[in-house]
Amino acid sequence: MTATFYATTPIFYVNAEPHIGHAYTTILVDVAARYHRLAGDDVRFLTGTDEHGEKIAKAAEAAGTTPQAYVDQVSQQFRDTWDRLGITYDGFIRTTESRHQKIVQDVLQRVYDQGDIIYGEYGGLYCVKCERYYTEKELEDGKCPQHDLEPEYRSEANYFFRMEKYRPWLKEQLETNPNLIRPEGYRNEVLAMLREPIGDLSISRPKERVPWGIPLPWDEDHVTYVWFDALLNYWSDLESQGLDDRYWPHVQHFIAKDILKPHGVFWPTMLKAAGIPLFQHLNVHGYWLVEDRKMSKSVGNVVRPLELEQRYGNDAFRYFLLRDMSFGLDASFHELGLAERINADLANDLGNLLNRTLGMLGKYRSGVVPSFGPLTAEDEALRDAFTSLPNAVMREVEGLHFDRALAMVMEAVAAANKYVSDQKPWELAKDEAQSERLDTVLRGCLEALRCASILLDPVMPGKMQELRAQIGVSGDVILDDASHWERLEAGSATEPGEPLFPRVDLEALKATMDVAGGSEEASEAAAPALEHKPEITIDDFAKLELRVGTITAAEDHPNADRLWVLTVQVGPETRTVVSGIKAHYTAEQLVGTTVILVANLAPVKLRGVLSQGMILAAEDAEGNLSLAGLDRSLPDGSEVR
RNA sequence: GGCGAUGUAGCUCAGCUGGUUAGAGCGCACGACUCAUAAUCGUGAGGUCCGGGGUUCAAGUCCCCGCAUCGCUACCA
Repeated sequence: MTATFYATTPIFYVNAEPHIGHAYTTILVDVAARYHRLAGDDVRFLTGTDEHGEKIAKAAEAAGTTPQAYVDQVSQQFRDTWDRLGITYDGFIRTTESRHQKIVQDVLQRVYDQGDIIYGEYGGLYCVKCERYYTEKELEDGKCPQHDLEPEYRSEANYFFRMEKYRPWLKEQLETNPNLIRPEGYRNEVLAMLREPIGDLSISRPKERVPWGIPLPWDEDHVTYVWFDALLNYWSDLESQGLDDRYWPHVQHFIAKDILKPHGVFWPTMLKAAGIPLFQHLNVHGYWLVEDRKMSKSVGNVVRPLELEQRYGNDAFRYFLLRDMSFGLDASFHELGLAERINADLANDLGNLLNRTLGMLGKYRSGVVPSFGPLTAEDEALRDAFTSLPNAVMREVEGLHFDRALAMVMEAVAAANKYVSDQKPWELAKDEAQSERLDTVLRGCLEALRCASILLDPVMPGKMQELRAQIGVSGDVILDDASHWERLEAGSATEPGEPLFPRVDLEALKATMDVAGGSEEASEAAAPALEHKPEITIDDFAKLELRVGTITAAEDHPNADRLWVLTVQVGPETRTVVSGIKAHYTAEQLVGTTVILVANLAPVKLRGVLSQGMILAAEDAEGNLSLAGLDRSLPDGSEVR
C-alpha cells in the first residue's frame, strides 16, 4: 500500500534573483519528495513563480521591456537555479499562465456569488494629513490626535474578502488539529493572531493603477491583488490538470516563517470560503542567519551561501543545510561550520569508510565482491544497525526532523567504522585460515555502504549514485533495498574512484578568512542604481529651514520604546524633537551632539508627544544610521543652506 | 508598549508527557592501530542547564518575577 505525498514550496516573487531563503525551502521539499519517492509513495512536488503586481510592472519598465518578457526571463532564472541544485519538482506553475488565471477567476466568482467578497465601502474616518484611516477609538473628541482635525469619511475603491467571518472556524480547526501548523510554536502564533479580529482582506487594486494582474471576473476595472492570485496556485496547478482528487487530500505546504500570516490565516479562510478542503499541514521553517565575515560591515562582505554551494558541491551543501538546521528554528550559516561538517561527516566518516573498504578489497580480493560466511554477533549487530533504519528515517522525515534522520544514518556509519577497527581485516588477511572471515567482514562493509547510500540518496543524489557505482551497483534503488543486507552480487567487480568527498583544508580556510576579511569580494558587488525623486528647483529647496542645533537632553518616550524625546537648543529657542533613533544612539552619545534640524517642519504629535522638527541622519541599505553634523564648530541656531 | 521565540560543555545544538551520577557532534589532551582522504578506534578534561523565587518525594523539564538576544507589531516627520 503506497501513500500519497503532495508538497509545495511558496511560489517565488520574481522581483529578485533566487537566494538562500528560496533555495532552502525548495531543497527541503525536494528532499522530502525524494524520500517519499524512494519509499514508493505517489509524489507530487510543486513550485513556481509569482509574476503579477505593480513592482514587476515597474521593474519591467525600468529594464526597458514588457512585463511578460521580464517575468519570462526571471522565472527561467529560478528554474535554472533549481536545475543546478538538483531539484526534482513535478510541477512548475506560473501565475501568468492562462490555466491559473482561469481558475483564479472561477474561484473569485464563486466566492463573490456567495457574498463573501464585497465592495470596499468600509472605508472609514480618514485624516487627510495623516493619509490614513482611524477607528473611533483612536480619535480624540472625534478628531485626529495628531492634527486635531475632523477626519472625513472616505471609502476605498477595493474589494474585500470577508475573512473575519471565518475566524471562529479557523480557530476551531487549529484547536482540534494540533498538527495543522507545525512546529507547535507557529501554531501558537497563529492562534494568537486569531484572538483578536483579523479584519477583512483587501483583494483587489484598480486596474488603472496596476494593469499587470488578473481582472476580477465581475468588474474589469479591478485586478486581483496578490492573495487570491498567488496562494491559489497550490490548487490551480492540480485542478487545471484534473489531479485534484488524487493529490489535494494530501497537500502540505512548506514555508519560511516570514509568510506565516498569509498561509496560516488568509489561505485557510480562503479555502473555506471557496469550498475547498483545508490543507493537511503547514510546515514552517526558520531562517538561515548569514553572518558577516570578520570585521568589515561594508556591502559585499557578506558570505553568499549560493556561492558556497558551487565551491563545496551541491550534495555537501544540501547535506549541511538539512543536517545543521532543526526544523522551525533559526540556524546560523558559517562557511567554517559547513567545512567542518563536510570533513567530519562526509570525508572522515562516510567517504573514508568507502575508501578504506575498497582499498582493502582491492588489496586482498582484487576488488571483487565476496560472499558472506556465517555471521557472528558483531556482524549481525552491524546489519541490524542499518536494516532498521529505513523505517526510523522515514518516521523522522515525516515529522520534519531531517537533522535527526541524518544523524541516525551517520551513527550507523560510525558503527561501521568501529566494526572495521574491531574486526581488523588487515590481520585476518595475514592468515589464510581466516579467509572466509575476511570475506564476511569486507562484505559487511560493502553492504553497510550500500545501505547508507540509499538512506542518504534523497539528500545527496549525485554523490550517493557515485558511491554505488564504486561498489558496483547501478540502476535505480528503492528504500526497501536498505532493509535487506544481502543485495550485492558476489563476484561482481567494484570500481574504486576518486575520494567521494575531499577534505577541506580548514587551516587554509581560516587563513583566507583572516586575511581577506571580505575585501576581495567587496569590490565586485555592483551597487544597485540609485532611485531618484522628482527634480526640484532652488525655490523648492529654499522652503526648507535647516538649522544647527545642540542636543541638551534625551529622555525616554512615555509611550513608545523606540523613540527618544530630545531637547534641542537652536540659538535662543529650545525645541522638543521626537526621533526614532533609539536603536542606534544612547542618551550619552546624543547629549552634547551637534545636529541639523529641519526647523520649519509642521509640529506633529508622535504617540502623544509634540515634536517640533526633525533631525537629519543618513541611513545605508542595511539600516545603519549616522547623524548629520558639522565638520567644524558653529554656534547653534546657524542656518544650513 | 503588545505578542512570540530563544538562552544547556570552547563551538553548533539534542533533551517528548518532570524521575537514576545532564547528553551528542565538532574542537582539545592522551593512548591504540595502520586498511584508509594526517583518516579510524578508545579514554579523558570541560557545564551554578541565563538569574531569583515557588510547586513537588523529585525540575534543564511545571508556575511566577526578572535579565539578555532575536523576530513580528505599534511607532520611527
